[in-house]
Amino acid sequence: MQNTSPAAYNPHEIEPLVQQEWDRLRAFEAKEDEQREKFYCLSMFPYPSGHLHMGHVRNYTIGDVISRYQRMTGKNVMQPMGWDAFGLPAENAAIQNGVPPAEWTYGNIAYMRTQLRRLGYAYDWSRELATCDPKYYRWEQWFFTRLYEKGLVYRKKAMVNWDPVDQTVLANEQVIEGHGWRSGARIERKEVTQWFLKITAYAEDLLKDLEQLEGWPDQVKTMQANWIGRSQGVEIKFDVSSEYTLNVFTTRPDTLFGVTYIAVAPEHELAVQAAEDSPEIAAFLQECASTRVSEAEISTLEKKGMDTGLYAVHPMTEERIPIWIANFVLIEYGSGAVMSVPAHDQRDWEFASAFGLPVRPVVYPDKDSASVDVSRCAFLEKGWLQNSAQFDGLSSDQAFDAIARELERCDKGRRLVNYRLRDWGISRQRYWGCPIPIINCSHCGAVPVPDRDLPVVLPEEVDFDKGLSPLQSAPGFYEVSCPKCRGAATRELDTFDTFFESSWYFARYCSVDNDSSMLDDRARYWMPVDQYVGGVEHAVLHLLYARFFHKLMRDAGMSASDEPFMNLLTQGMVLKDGAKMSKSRGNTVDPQELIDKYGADTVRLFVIFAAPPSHNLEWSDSAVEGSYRFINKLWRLVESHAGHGMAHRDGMAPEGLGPGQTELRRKTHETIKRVTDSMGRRYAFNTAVASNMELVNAIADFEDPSPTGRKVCQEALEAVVRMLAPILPHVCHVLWHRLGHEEPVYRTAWPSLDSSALKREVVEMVVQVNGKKRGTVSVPAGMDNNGIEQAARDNENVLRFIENREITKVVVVPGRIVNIVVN
RNA sequence: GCCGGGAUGGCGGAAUUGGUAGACGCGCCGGACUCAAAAUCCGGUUCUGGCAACAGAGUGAGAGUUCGAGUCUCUCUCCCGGCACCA
Repeated sequence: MQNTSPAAYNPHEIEPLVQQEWDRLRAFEAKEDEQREKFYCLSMFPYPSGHLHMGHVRNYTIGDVISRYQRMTGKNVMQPMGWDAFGLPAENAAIQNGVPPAEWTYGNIAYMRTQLRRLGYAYDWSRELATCDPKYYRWEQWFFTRLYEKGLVYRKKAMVNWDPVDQTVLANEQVIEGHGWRSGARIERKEVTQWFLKITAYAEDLLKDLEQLEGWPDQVKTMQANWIGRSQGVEIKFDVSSEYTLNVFTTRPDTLFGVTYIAVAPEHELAVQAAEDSPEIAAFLQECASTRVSEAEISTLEKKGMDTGLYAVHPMTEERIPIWIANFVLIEYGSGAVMSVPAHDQRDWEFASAFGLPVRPVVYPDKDSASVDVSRCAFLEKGWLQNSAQFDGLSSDQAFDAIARELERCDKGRRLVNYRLRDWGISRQRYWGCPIPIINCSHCGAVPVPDRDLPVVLPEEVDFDKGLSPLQSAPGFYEVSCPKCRGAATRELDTFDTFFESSWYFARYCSVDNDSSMLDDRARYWMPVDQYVGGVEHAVLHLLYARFFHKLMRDAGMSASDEPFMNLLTQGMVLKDGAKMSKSRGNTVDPQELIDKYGADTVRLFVIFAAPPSHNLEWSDSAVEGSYRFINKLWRLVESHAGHGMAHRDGMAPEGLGPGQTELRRKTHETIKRVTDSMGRRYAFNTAVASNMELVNAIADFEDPSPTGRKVCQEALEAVVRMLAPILPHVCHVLWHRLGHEEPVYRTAWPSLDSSALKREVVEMVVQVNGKKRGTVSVPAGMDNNGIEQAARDNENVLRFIENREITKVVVVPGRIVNIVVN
């Protein structure tokens, strides 16, 4: 792997030295400077699970390449790093190994920090933060109490997965085929009172501002828009009894006369009420309650239902409509009840077919259609109404308005904009999280912890042996007096969803050392983030919560911008054997072994070169060897050039160059042009590497010891070393000095393009006959279309295909192609 | 089930605005150097036929638009991500 000559590339020798040099120079500490254009580059911070995995390495290398590139273009760059330190795995480790979560977490952070440093990322470590640090979470507790005052926080009951044996709430991930992962007990859905943030109050804002995000991938914006799911419709009242009315939302009020039943969720109060008198219904509800609280689970269930025996009154026809319980209706969405129109909705149609409920068509494809076929599936399109009393003959769109107006007139409904988005449940029945700063008092109710008592510090010395959450057996923590009445009260024992911490960390990096406020003017300088880099799996949840939280901070006067992340790069996953690398699959590759073997630069080059950032990356051992080989080749090239003394490129006269010199110089500047575009605009870092490899190959083939030749070679090498410096910062740091420069390469300017070097006198063009390539012709640059066409027709091989044929058309695209169309 | 994405040689990928499909790298084959190996260097490498020039086929499947389609449109298959308590 290594040879022993003194000039050989040895990453283990140079990398620590270069890193010491950066530390000595405080190279990457960012200072606010109003005179300079700032660039805030952020990678999604890791959960400190123990070791870096290849996904981290890929994510952070991409972020670092962007940071270092932007620095070379002259921007004032800030790139911080921290730890998303609260979460479930720490509790699992505590249960399994008896190590307190805090100790486990801080130990992991210490190790992973050394791994990140070893990879040479240009982080400003003075801004490092960990979300489990009270200095961090005190501010989210403080902010939560502000939101509480503003009325953006409320409490309601919501479903959780309940393990009846372990007596704990389980995350969706901890439910394996309907059973608790530890106890194996059949899980139950259970209602628990929890805290919610009114993200729905910002639904319109979150949707509308997607338009501002020109630097986000369309796919992510589409997913967010669909997740928010704005729909216009009508909320309709179906009376069940004199004192009870069901409100159902529909986007198709034109199908109102086709309603043949109402479906409610198994948790709906009407279902629960019906179960009281019917053991069969009670058994059905129990069955429904043994599935996970996840939409994926519920929507893939076999459609099941049961008649409640209750009826609702149709608001127009006053017909009695049966009320059914359906296992696919979500209690969390809307009112947990839907009006069912089997003739015009496929899911309703399937349910009606399974349970023998009537199918009543009311929308027909044409104004005078005699019939519409709903015997095999529902008719989903809009059309013209029949069987709809006074609305017969109207189009679906006309009927939407007419029926909505009539419902509003007789107070049986109202037009409504509905969102699929649900309020954000932030309570977790967990220990290792940020305590929710609320005190529950029997007199005063829920009372926010006053500012003077913040932070509410999570006790870190705890006992995990007793099964319950350690907080429940820590009276010293939860026995408090009420801030209002001074009476005995208890602390809220739930902690925040960990998405809470990750929804504002990007802002806190700017003001990380401020002990007197959450954010300050420095956040106004750095925010918004110019480039955010992270896994595509966060396209909806994390990125939506962060956008929401940022708007909350904006509305609290802490931020000037509407959106937190100007540009977003969603990176693909690292796969092996076609599957995501994970412990459970046993297909992980430990990046540490690679770093130990090849050094940081090789690992960085591999993850950058193997695939474009947004694609999944298929792991390959041999490709790593290739990266190492390339660095060696570059090293040898610079060594052998510099070994013959310095050759400065300054003052070179492009006029006096020979053909080979002109060619290399053109290649150099073509590469600068392409790589600059790949790095700065396209984020196609893999092809930036490929272009540099081509130039390196051209330099290696260029053997010209003349003084002019050495100048051309020096220019080419300087360009390559600077263009690769963001990807290979250690080796390029050394090679840049070797090429005779004092200033460290990370501080030098990105190479600039000399357009005059790109000029060509002759261009090669492809000649097609009927769209098939039949030859190439070389023509002088700037030749007119007639000249090009003539040259194409004269081509020997082309002649074979156009002789004795009638030419019907000739397409000439100068500089590219000639297509001769013959009969 | 719903939402989003993907599919190109033996492999990872390239083709930027509809204009030479396979850049660059890996692997493999052959050669040079070497006692030998490693490293390095040179040549070849989509498939089929041909000594070659060249010809035919070819970007998951099927249709369509176009002088020209990997790229645009429609239908389908398979794979991946997300689905609100994994982070």
